[in-house]
Amino acid sequence: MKGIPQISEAEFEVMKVIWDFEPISTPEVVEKLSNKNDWKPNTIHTMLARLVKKKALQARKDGRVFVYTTLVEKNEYVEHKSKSFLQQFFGGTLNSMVLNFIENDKLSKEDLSELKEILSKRDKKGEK
Amino acid sequence: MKGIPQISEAEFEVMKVIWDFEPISTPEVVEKLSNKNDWKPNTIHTMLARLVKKKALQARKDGRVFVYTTLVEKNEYVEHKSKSFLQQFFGGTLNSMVLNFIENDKLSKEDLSELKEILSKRDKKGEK
DNA sequence: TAATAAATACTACAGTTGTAAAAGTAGGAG
DNA sequence: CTCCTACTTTTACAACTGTAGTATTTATTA
Repeated sequence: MKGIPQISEAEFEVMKVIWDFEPISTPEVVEKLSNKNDWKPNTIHTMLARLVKKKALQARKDGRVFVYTTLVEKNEYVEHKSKSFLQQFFGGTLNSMVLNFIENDKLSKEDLSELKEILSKRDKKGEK
Repeated sequence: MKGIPQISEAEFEVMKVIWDFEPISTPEVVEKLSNKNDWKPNTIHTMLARLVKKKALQARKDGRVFVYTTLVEKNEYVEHKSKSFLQQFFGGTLNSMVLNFIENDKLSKEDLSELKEILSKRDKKGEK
């Protein structure tokens, strides 16, 4: 029973700021988000409430304000979504995706050399 | 006005078989899908109808049966989804995703060498 | 203490999705 | 010509989403 909650796209935007700034209060979240996306404060409240209900966030009352912390690790969540994305669209492997991008010329020469560098850098790390 | 219709996850399963076998009739679609996923025929009908309404599919009556063809190219759709996935989770670039996988040790030694091979093979193709 | 401002809580509402049951129709078997 | 069967069409319905408005509570200020 893994238990990674399902987080919608808009909710994920909210999660991102909380991952970056937790612990963070409602007004702060609202401030950071109403600029970026142009959501009404109420919209943001709704999403915070839903994320708490889903147990993606924890809310603790601090004085008159709620303060949120995450209950799901960003890395874990990104990994989870990556896996299902690759499953759905590329038979499950990152390599197929890379291959597809290359075959469709979606990578510039610079991207390619950067990629090679990434790979060779990886090599240098001692292999267990 | 790009106009790639929004296709849900379940609908995408349907699309996949149609991409693979188009033109294909309702009963054939039902047959191929009720095995794999275990959906009731009606469920599949609903999704076909929705895909037609969304203009992801075209239906033509052939005798007593509908025959479907796609109105969206698989490649185009996959590309579209890949782009928004990368945007949402990796700042928009495939390289970040690859880097993330490497850093989190999500790639086996075999994956890595395969990846290098993919990249070097790409090199051989004449660059314009 | 009473009015105000700020924050929280409750309610709304339409569109999408997963999942199908029920009803209608037309062609083929008798 | 009639009934059955295979298809198609219509209808359902709850959960999740995006997007808030309205109402209530509480701390602050005059």
